[in-house]
Amino acid sequence: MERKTRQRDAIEKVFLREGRPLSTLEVLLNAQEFLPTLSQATVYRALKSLLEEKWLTTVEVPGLPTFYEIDHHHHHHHFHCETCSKIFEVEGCTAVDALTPPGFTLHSHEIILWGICSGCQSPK
Amino acid sequence: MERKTRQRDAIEKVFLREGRPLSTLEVLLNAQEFLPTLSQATVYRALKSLLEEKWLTTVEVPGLPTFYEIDHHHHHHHFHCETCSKIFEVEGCTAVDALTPPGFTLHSHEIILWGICSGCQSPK
DNA sequence: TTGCTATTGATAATGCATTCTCAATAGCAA
DNA sequence: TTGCTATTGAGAATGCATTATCAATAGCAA
Repeated sequence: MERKTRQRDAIEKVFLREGRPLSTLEVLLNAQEFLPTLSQATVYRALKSLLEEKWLTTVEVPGLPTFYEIDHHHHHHHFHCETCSKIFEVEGCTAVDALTPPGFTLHSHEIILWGICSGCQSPK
Repeated sequence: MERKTRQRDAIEKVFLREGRPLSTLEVLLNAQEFLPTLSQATVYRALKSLLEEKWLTTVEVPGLPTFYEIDHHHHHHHFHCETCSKIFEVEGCTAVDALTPPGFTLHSHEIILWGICSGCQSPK
């Protein structure tokens, strides 16, 4: 990324506006509100350089393609809504060290929650 | 699965012998010890019917293809060795309910640990 | 044993996320 | 403004896990 382009601006703006992890398709569709001609290839290229700059990090969720989120250096986990398929960050953590089997060395962990997000709750 | 074949016998034997979640490739390579001509297509077909019979369940780990394990109806989580790439079951669980954001409904969860398994520890 | 047909092995085909290609476009330094 | 060249858009190509195809094989009932 050596030149400032409207495409990359639009993509960064989408992450700042949405404030949650996004898939490549979500990035494309959201950014096309600003720039209707934006192509998927450009999204991939922008995501790649934003990862190299460490402005973004990846979020891997089982069974879904890679998601991307702003790298805010804060330990957290993820919630996957089964209705709208959006990924949300969740605060906090639990004592996972205790789960490590004897003789194993723990480097990192991920906790993924599945359920229904607040926006998708059926009205009572 | 209406007929008992040597192929499916070999595949079931591999799961019973290994006692951990296996990838389709691991199933193939292990079962070929019993039946060298076994093909990958047959592995997929057998896994599919063993899933339908609920003798197996799937294990989804981010960044890896689907793994399969014997369905023993016991809540547990998984450890992925960064050296040998094997998946292991880990016993126990932690209080993940507390992580659920207000207004969200929790249905299920997964905890995935990454690190080095006991077999891959470097010798001291 | 025989005969029917489910199953297999080999390979082509599919579906998908992602990357590559290349001519056209558009930052930006001069 | 002009000119150089990084970037883009569109679509083809790739890599992969998985599924489909189909002739050959092998369970198993009679």
